[in-house]
Amino acid sequence: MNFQKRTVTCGDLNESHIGQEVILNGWVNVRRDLGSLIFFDLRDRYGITQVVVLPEVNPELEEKAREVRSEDVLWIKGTVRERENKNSNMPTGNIEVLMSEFGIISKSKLPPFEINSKTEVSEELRLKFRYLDLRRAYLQDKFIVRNKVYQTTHRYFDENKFIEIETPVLMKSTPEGARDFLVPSRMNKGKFYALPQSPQIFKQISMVAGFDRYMQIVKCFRDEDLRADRQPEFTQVDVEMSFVDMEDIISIGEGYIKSVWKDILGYEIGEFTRLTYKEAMENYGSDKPDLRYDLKLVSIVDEVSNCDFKVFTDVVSNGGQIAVLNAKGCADYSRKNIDDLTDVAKNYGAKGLAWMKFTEEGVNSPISKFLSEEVIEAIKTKTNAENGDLLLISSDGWSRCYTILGALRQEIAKRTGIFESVKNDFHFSWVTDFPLFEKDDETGAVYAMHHPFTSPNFDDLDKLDESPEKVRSIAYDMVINGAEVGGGSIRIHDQELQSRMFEALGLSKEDANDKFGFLIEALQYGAPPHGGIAFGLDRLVMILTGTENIRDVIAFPKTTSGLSLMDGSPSTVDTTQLSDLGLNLLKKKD
RNA sequence: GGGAUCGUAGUUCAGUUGGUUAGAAUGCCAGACUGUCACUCUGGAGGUCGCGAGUUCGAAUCUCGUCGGUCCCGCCA
Repeated sequence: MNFQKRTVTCGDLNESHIGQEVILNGWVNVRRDLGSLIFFDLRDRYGITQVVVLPEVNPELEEKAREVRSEDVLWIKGTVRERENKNSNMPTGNIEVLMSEFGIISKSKLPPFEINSKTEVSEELRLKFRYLDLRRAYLQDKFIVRNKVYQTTHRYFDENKFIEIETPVLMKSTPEGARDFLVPSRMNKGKFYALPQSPQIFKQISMVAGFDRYMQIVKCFRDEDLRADRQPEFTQVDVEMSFVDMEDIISIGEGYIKSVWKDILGYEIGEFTRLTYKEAMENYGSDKPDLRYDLKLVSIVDEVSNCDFKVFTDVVSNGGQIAVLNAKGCADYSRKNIDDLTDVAKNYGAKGLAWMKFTEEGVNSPISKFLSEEVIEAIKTKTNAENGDLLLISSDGWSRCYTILGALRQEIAKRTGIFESVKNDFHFSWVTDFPLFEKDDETGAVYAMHHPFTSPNFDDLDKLDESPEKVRSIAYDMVINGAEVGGGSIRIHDQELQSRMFEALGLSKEDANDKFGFLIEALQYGAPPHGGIAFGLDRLVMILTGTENIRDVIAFPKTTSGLSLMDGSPSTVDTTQLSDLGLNLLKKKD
């Protein structure tokens, strides 16, 4: 062994240890060489301790200590003593270790960036040298929180009689939903496994098996384009329960999140807000609204349906929606400000953005010449507008109209300082009554919004065949601060209803059997009523640690283009590996 | 698939209208320094201006392509 093992860590020591001989192991955070007097700060994950080298102790030690550089790994033996000059900015600032003996366990090359510096380093470099970035406290703290979430999760679900069951990572590809990551089979050439987008089918089957309450902290994989809050592999807290209705699952879900917030932040969550999908969209322009601030949207269809402005009346007669966001106190916005807002709207598919300013001088709007005074007054009344306010008006199909205003709502909250004022708040809510189906605008085809095993709302069963788009589902999302952190549904356990569902989706019996035959088969052997929910663990940790970036809470993440800069994956493989698998690469198209 | 933005010493950045030897801070190296804690002081080294073409007498600067980072739309049952 080339080192002496530590007796304490770098965060342990305080005045009560003065006089004791200790051994520390750790990395050199910084060296301050004052000539014959040398200080090191030695770092490990528990903290930082100052070590001092005095020439009167041992001149040879002094000489050797001069070779020490940042990020070298050392063992240090010495005596704890009170500092001559205390540093109140450090937890261990009242003591130091007077070095009597030490060794360099491992020299470090000059790091590509300074570990202990506060200057921001490009993410590209930090990802390439991820192990160095992970040495920094701001990232380590997030993984300490993440670990606490694991522990609370296991404790909470265990206390509530859930059983953790591991489901396969190699499973059957299902063409529904996100793109699968595929894994070729060597023993069965030409055939492929898929990595799970979620263990959905297996957890339902475990209900058929009678496990009654299942949970798992599980990796999921989706081969889709990435975002600040999306990685190709991510972690779910997956949950399924038997003999339950929606309220049972909501209750377990709330209890879980309450435990997490209490254990990690010491925060007592009160009530969860409940709103339907329709309410969420029409009031806030999002199915995952940020309810930390109000800023509601208002429909003005009734006010303008008989006006002379053709743009509005056309939208109304086509069954579209016209709605308004009142940007309080923004009437002083310049041409440029409004152009910026228009760009935000266009990014979400708007053709343009109508606006209306109310000032002491009256109304100012590019569309006021098309509207009578009565209509303008009616709009002003409906939107509670006062002088000094700016109205942003969207007219489009129902969904797009509200989505655009929802984006503007966030933008206005940021620009007016509302967002900043609520950044330390939490707001917890459930969004329920999602539509069962989603229509593809181009093809007109109908898809399951959640997945094809989601139960329709029993009150809407009569609409299933003739007007499926009006059917609500028993599906629910948990939303915290405008982020979807969990979602689930009650599943169909009735074979006849499942057949009607496949029919509505345009899936033949053969297709359905080919895709999900094993689940359909399983559900025929005594399926209990069941349902569940899955929480996005990464997003929970993001909110708990206050970061906007999912890469901050995943130890070894990918870039936005799906590359791992540290290990260089994905990579090409040897042709013998390919031929073992019976694979040939297509030539690239030019 | 589309849009926006960025890429210049190890790092973070500046670099004017295309014009002489591409700068600063920090880090690094050397020397000095016995109470520092962003130590201080003196000196020094350090550049494929992401890469490749093009325009030009002349390109870090303009054009095209390409690679890579970030953010957004589409996509993500």
